[in-house]
Amino acid sequence: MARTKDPAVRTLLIERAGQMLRTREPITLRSLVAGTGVSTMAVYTYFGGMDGVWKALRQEGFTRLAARLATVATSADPVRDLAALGAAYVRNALDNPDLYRVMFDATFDLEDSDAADETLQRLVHVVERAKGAGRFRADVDPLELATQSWIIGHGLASLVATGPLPRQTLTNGIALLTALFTSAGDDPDRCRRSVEHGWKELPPPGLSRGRA
Amino acid sequence: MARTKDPAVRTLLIERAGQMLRTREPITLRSLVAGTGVSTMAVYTYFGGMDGVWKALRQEGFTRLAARLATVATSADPVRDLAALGAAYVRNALDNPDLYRVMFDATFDLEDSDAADETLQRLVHVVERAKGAGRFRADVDPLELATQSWIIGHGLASLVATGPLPRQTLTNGIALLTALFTSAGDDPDRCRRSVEHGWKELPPPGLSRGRA
DNA sequence: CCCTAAACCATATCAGTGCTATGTAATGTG
DNA sequence: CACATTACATAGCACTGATATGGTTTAGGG
Repeated sequence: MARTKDPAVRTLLIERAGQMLRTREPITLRSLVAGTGVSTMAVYTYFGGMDGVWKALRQEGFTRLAARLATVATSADPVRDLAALGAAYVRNALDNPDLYRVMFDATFDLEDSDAADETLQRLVHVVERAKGAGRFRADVDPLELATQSWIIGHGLASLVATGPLPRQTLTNGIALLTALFTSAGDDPDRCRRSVEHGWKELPPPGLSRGRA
Repeated sequence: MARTKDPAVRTLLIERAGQMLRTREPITLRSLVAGTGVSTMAVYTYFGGMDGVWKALRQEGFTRLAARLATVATSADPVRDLAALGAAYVRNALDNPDLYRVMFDATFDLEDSDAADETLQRLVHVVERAKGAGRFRADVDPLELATQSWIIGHGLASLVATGPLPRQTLTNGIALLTALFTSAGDDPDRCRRSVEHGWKELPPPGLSRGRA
């Protein structure tokens, strides 16, 4: 009946937007389409406006986060896996600080909440596995403990990747997660070893990008 | 030598900006001065531009936070006081969610970092007091533990006040802080009681503003 | 095969944004 | 009192996101 939208244009634009975010160029309607050959109107047919671009960018952020979490292999030690997920979460925020910011910037709409819930479920599942392995007490609520892990991960990621804390502060993740998992019933020494093992997923301090 | 600035204009404008933030009106150069009788140029003589307005707004946020933390009385139980500070921190974010957002929104400049450091020092001091009272092990680094408390407080405040988590999630603060302080050497039962006592500073769930 | 209806999209234009240049009025100091 | 210096009002700048309009392209039914 009519022409069909070319989905490649959509991915082209959000990819370009992501790169502009990384290079800290201001993303405006005109600067976004400049050089791509597409017209400003395309932004409206594909995204309904700049708001739609930002929303798509937020979804891209959650997609990238999910992909990063997916790289965390499942091992025989669920507590290690939990720490590894936390490390992967923080690492994703460190690698895409601006994208991470827009993810939690605007007021959450349902779409974003769903994406966030999905990553949370990933944590819940591993907590359940740890419970099954007898590492946590029977009375721990998996959703609750997963949420608490998320709070730690987000606090850390937010204050370091887009906030005032220097990068070496990230090692606090070990102490925080160890304290949390120990309070959930895990043996302190064993817990610390598991968390330290899982936290190795984090990149070395390397060239520090935080402030002194 | 010349006309002198009226400092009242400055406070008038940032107060108005704060209110516009609360009512979620977009803060633009013209809408900010509309109705105040002052001209758009006043924004430039007093703030140097809209960036200056946002910077002043951020400082206002830290000022308000410091004022809130100052209302936390010092008791004989430093662990309680620590939890009370955490609760006050979260409560401030809940009462001024948009202000809290702008505080950590833009890239941190030195001024903001100083303001943030000041609130952190408040925590460090109480941790030292707890160490002196024998509640924490001698080998805990006060700055480290204070930072970890901040990470928890910020994660909680950020995810609840300006994020996807519902308000009742705030009770997780008790478990998180108890886990942390216990791992620092405090007696588990005593710690829980202290934290629960201090956390009472938080307002009751009341009319929930989070999502279900 | 073609021809019509629908969708895509280029152009021009709009109101609104932050900001600045220019001229004027006010004021504290010498 | 005179004047240098500052505050400020006006008008205008380049830019923003958004839309109205109509031309162009494409898909699918006759």
